[in-house]
Amino acid sequence: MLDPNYVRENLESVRTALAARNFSPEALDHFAELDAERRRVNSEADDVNHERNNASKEIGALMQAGKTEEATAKKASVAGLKERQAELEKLRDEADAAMRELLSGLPNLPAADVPFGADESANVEIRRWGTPRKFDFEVKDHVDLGTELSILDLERAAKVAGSRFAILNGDGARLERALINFMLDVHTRENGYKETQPPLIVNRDSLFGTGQLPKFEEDLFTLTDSRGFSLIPTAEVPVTNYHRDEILDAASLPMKFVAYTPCFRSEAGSYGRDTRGLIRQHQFEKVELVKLCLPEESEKEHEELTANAERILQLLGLPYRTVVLSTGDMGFSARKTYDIEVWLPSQQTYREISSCSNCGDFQARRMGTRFRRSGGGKPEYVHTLNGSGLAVGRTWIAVVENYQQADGSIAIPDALRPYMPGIEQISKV
RNA sequence: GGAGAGGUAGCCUAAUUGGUAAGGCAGUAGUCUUGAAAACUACCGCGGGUGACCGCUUGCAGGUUCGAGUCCUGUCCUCUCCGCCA
Repeated sequence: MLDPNYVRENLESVRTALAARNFSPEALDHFAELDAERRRVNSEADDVNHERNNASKEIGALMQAGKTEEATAKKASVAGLKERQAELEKLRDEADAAMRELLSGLPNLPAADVPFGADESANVEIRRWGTPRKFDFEVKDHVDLGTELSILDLERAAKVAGSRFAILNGDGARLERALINFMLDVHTRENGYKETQPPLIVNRDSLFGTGQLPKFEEDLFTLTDSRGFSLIPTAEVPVTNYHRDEILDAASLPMKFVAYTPCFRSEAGSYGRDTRGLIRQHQFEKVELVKLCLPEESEKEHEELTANAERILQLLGLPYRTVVLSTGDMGFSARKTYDIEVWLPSQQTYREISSCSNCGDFQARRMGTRFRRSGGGKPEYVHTLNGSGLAVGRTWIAVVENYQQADGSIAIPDALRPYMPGIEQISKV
């Protein structure tokens, strides 16, 4: 959520920023009048409240003094206040709701150093690590490799659940589990994150807080239960909302959480994209990194979080590149995002395996997550960051494809050996 | 699922037949001190205002009332017991 005071004072630059994000700047056409109306109605309602409070206090004093007749007269004189107050409160609620509706639909503003552009073609590569391996045989993709090794069964997954689901078997399931444990261990032991295991179902307030609602309802799996529950599309939702509606001590920042969870996405609107294999599923495993930090430290923390995610690929020996997303390619809540893309030999290209975003105070304002500096003063909004560390299913793909051997078996990367004792490669059984 | 008890600011605890949230701890600043502690003074839920001040706040949402922590209805959460269950 954008700061209404900021929007009021920077209306034109906000308009420009929205256009850069492919959002219609016309959403702001009614901001000024709506804002003025809201403040006018609010102060008027305050005035009537004041009047009413004073009258009630006087009546109370008269009653205690035993002057019941004067109290009764006073009561009669304030009889009309109640209706006026009800009217004004109704107006105020409507004005507040209208402003909230307007603001809650606006995306975050891009940071100043985000490249301007309409879509992913304007993303800028900022670094590259590792060298794609040269194969002296014809490479297969993870679907062929996995199916032939009987570690991946997409056909039966389609029967049991539907399309965009997968079943991992044997050493394939083992590899997935090894990756999860490996990632959690690196982030908790080396990178200083606190492991947390959140609910996989969240309420609507949490989804509003991180920005999935109100605009992206169709991306979610929502339960028919009357409580408005949804399956989490990412652990970012339950973990970032952990301190919703709280005022934190500045000394407790930064907070660094790592969570492994399954994620559920309806992928409505992505028909025809990435339909083959494990790339885009309705259910996938992810290890997520989340930070809450001081505003002045979020850029530094963002760089560090991205490096923490990259570290996993380095340890696994998987070539990757890191790009900064353009204004047109960023997600709703982000002010700056780095995508980490891993090399996939079958596609001869780099594919997204992690997205690391600095959300500034955008989510914190929606969630009401604030902190107080030592020495007192007004509470301020924290900055929130999140990033995949990493998407486990896509890491599985990258390992299988990059470590494939001429006979169709998969070598296990050194870093994973402790997690798959006794298994040096996955071969046909 | 059934029965009961509860929810007051970061924590703990009050509030006459309804009369407008008292106090303690922790915390921050200051006085004193070589320094610290202790003691003392001030601040110490949220928002707005340069300010005197104003509005909001007893889990949440309604209702009754001039006035609700208190009375009524609904709802969420926690705890205890029973049932069920991994």
